[in-house]
Amino acid sequence: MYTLSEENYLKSIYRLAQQNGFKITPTAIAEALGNNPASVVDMIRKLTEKQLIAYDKKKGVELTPQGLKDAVLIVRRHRLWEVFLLEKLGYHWDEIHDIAEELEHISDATLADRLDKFLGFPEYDPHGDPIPKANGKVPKPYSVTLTDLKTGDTCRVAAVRDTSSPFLQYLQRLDIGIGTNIQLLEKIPFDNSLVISISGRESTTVSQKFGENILVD
Amino acid sequence: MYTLSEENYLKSIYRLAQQNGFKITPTAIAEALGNNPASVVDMIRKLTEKQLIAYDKKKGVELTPQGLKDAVLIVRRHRLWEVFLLEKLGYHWDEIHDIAEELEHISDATLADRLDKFLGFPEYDPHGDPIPKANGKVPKPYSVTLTDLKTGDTCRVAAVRDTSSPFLQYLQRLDIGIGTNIQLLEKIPFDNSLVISISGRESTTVSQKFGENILVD
DNA sequence: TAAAATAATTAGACAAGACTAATTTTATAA
DNA sequence: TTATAAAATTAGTCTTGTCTAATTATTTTA
Repeated sequence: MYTLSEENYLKSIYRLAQQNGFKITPTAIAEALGNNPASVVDMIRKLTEKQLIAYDKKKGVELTPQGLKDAVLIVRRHRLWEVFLLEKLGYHWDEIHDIAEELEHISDATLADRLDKFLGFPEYDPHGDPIPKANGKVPKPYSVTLTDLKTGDTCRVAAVRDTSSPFLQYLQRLDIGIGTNIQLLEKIPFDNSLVISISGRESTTVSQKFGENILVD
Repeated sequence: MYTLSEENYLKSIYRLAQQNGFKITPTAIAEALGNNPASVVDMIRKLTEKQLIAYDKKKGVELTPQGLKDAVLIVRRHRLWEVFLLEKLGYHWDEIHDIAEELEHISDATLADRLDKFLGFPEYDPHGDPIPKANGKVPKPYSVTLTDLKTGDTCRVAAVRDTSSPFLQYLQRLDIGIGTNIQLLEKIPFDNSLVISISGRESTTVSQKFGENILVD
């Protein structure tokens, strides 16, 4: 299909497009990938030539229909492999992201669909992200975060935005997982810290950054 | 761990060492990998510096203890993934080699062992090749080929040496798989073609090259 | 709106891993 | 044992994808 780098750029652009509705700039992509903006400019040129993205200084980077299709497939593979690693191989949810990052690039035509079937057509990956369907349809991801709640609101953790090990380990320590109930007790005006109650237990304070990475139902 | 190329060289060298007891030359490696001998010389230098191989013009290329360990792990992963693809995802045996060729490079510390456990610690892969154990021990591979038999001998197909799609599809056409019984009826002196009976059925003639790729019990 | 800061881009370099062409070694055969 | 063929090696090139440093655009902000 494409090179490893090309695939990673497509996926990054897709993720950025999903997360915020904002303009996707070379700098934003560079940050997401941990690359230098100069390198990103090169790759933007390459992917534009291949008609996978369109770049307009005003609008920023956008995926073309083909680019979107390819990006969705990569994300589909990533999330299916995550389910496999957790459910079949017994990994913990803070260990699977990086491995899936490698597995997602295996490019056999029928592999994703076979894996999907083998896993029983899961709807969500272990982090609560929706798994794109074989036909390319992507179930709407959750979009409300803990920081969007009003004081007193109660919610269920539906997904996590950050899937990195440090964040997931922190969640584990707080005994928060997909499905955990959380009540927002208070917002601290000074730094937007959140005072919450996890599963009805005594209150805990978490940062704004933390809250933005918890998607709720 | 290592780069994709380095891993492929290690694996190739290991396979060559297993197959024939002969000297492993740059040219032989080049042929195995479909590369130019000049490129191989470069990589021999690199792997020698990394102490993964030793190269002596007289003895040819040899794996060092570390190189052997690494190569065996790659082969282990390859063969485990082949079992997974066939048994769990329902691929046919002529489709799995190339996919496993990609999967074998996924480098998580516990992945191979978890996969091994998940698959029930298989002894052989779908082509009859022995799967190296977690401790690095490699069961002795089959070494007698169809061409080694004497006229009249009967045997059981234990493994195939070539695992490429064209060869396996040919086998499928002849209705030969692991476990199939074959009797050698005649050797044609002119070109060493073999006249055989498959599962007791009417005779078929196959080439010497074919016979060399069938390992028997 | 002019100055300062930030972002985007260009130019040039580099490492990995491949190649071709030319050369040197080694092996084979007359 | 010399001539020929084959193998190994060197030198130099290319592509991919990265980088740094310098330059040009574009935003902010005073």
